[in-house]
Amino acid sequence: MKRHGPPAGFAVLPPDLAGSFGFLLSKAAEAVRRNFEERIERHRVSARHVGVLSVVVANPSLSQRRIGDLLRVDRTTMVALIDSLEGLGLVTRKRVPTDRRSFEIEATSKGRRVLERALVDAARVESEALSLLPPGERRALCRALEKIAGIRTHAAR
Amino acid sequence: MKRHGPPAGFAVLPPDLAGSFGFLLSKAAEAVRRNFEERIERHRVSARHVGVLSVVVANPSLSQRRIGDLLRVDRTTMVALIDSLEGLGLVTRKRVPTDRRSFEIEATSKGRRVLERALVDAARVESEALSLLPPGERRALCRALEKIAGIRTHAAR
DNA sequence: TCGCATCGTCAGCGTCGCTGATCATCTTAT
DNA sequence: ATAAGATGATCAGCGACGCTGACGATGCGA
Repeated sequence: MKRHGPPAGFAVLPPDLAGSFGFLLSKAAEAVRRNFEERIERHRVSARHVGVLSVVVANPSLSQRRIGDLLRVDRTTMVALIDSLEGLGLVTRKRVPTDRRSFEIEATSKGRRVLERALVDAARVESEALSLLPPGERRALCRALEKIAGIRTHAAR
Repeated sequence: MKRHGPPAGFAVLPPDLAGSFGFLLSKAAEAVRRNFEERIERHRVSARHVGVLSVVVANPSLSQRRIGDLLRVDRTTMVALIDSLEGLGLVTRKRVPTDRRSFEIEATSKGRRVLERALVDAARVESEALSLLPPGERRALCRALEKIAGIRTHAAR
């Protein structure tokens, strides 16, 4: 009855791929994100929303542009993102008198409340994921990921 | 001009986020993928294309469904993906006499050639990224990522 | 004042995950 | 054998996202 190669449970990822750091990184990130989003679903926010809230709460009166820079989210994507956050009543756009082009994005008290709860979920998800690593190596891994995420081997234009 | 590098001004990623394993994972994965895609751009293929090629070469006569299962790509997305690979002359769809519903996806010689070259680029990108990790921890990290991602490898025993 | 950069916005393109439907085909229970 | 159910590929369509290019409004240096 064997028709198309091994059954799904005996997945035959070629070693190139199964051992591919990039592939693993991407699938692991996806898994963690899904896990997180499952837990914060009840707050009606996405992982991205939480990221913005986190930046905004920790650093009030940033413009959309700055937030996007920090999170590496495109400026045009930030528009809709802040729109939805505003629509959810989690942040507000405030006109800046000294620079009437930009807004100051501020978290509402509801926004801060949601963030607080989401961070609890985040901590749980992350500790679950990190528990799969030897305890002594967790810090080193995070440092390495920071560097990797920051590397620009080609001309930063 | 200087659009990257250290955070501009005083605004900084809050510790919640900067230390967030999920955030780091996702940004690191993105960085590695971009890096890889920059290098294989000249082959006119994407990272995804290379993933499919890798699976297909290592395991001929898989159906689209099986390939998608291995790579965690949705079945409906696989259609366009194989379409483009076929359009590039890198794989072929072959009708299966024993099951006329599905195709056997096979790499062409051109497909194998492109994969071979792409794997060289992949190795370079990955070793660059991994070089940021203590050598002794690289294996542990990859195994942990496998677990986090929920990936099964047959070589795991 | 003029020229240029910056901020937010919008339209539009391409990719991707996902739902749901369809058609052809295979399998299984009766 | 046949009907009922699964399965593979495909398509239409939705929403999210990255990104380009254009725009108006505004700030700022020469």
